[in-house]
Amino acid sequence: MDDKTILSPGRAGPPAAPAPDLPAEPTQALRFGKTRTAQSTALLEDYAELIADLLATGGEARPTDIARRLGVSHATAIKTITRLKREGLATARPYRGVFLTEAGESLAARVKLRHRLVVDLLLAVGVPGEAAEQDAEGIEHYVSDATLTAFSAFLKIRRR
Amino acid sequence: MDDKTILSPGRAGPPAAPAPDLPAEPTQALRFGKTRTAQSTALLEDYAELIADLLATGGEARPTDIARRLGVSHATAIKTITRLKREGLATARPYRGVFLTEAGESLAARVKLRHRLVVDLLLAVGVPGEAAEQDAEGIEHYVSDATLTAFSAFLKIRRR
DNA sequence: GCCAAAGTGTAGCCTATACTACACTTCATG
DNA sequence: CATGAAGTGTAGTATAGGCTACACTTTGGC
Repeated sequence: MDDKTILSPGRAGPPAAPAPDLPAEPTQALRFGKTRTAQSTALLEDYAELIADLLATGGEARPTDIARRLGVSHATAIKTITRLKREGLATARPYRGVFLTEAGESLAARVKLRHRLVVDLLLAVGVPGEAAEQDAEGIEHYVSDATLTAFSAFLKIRRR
Repeated sequence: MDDKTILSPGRAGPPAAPAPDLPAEPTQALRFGKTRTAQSTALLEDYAELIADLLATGGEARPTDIARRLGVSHATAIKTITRLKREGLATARPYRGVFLTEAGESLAARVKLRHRLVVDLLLAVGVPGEAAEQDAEGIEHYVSDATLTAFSAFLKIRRR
């Protein structure tokens, strides 16, 4: 990955080399490219948010807890935690639990806010509660800043 | 993949084994699991939709065209087409272009409709055009039937 | 203070999604 | 009708994300 494109702050230019053979139809191609890129950050975002949550509630975030909450094996969780460390989002020492760096915490905060906003919007347009929560889990990773802003504005008007 | 969970019709039970160690917190775990499963079908859906589009407009869908539109190398496109065939969604013979099976066409139709609905909803809540198109590309793959229904209802009311 | 259970970490394997590099068809054009 | 360009297919490689199996560390209960 290596790009700082995780939720607005500190974003950089285009993430990867734009594939060798794409002269025509750049619009749709770019669109799909971005969508794919988003996928690689989605998991990291979920982990950061969950770790922040565990840290806030229980005081500690253990690999097994994370694995359980996410429905994956602990081995998978540990691997992703390793990636989190590599990306500078978390710290962890053997048998000592996981913690977030500054970057990790701010990512978690942004992700949490975004999640709320998405769920609230879904509810506002009439999506039933459980579906809203469920779908938001997937949707939130693909919502741009522009869309987020629009959601926020829509909710503000609605609320009056 | 092997599951028929691609957009409502003909869905089956739970897709994979539910991971060995997940006794507690099943709600959130299930949620994440579903989200992950959705990812593997997302690409197939995009391909089916695009192939249908190419077939409808140009009359033929060639791997290179598909690759260009999606912004990937032709090799990648061919590999995914192979998977499409394996899943019974497409047919293709060497140097002869790609075609959709019945299942493939109906998938494409459902995906197209869903895409429209998502874009329309985003526009309806005030998301600017380009962002709506861009974000819908990612969002659409995570929108459940319940949410789709709600979107549709919301738009109907709005429109009056 | 020992020891088993719980948690942690590592290794090895799998699939999906990409890529580049190379080889083979097709087909248009001279 | 030969030939080269465009398109197609295959092989090999990499990374992300998942799994199981096995080994090691911590820690709680006796």
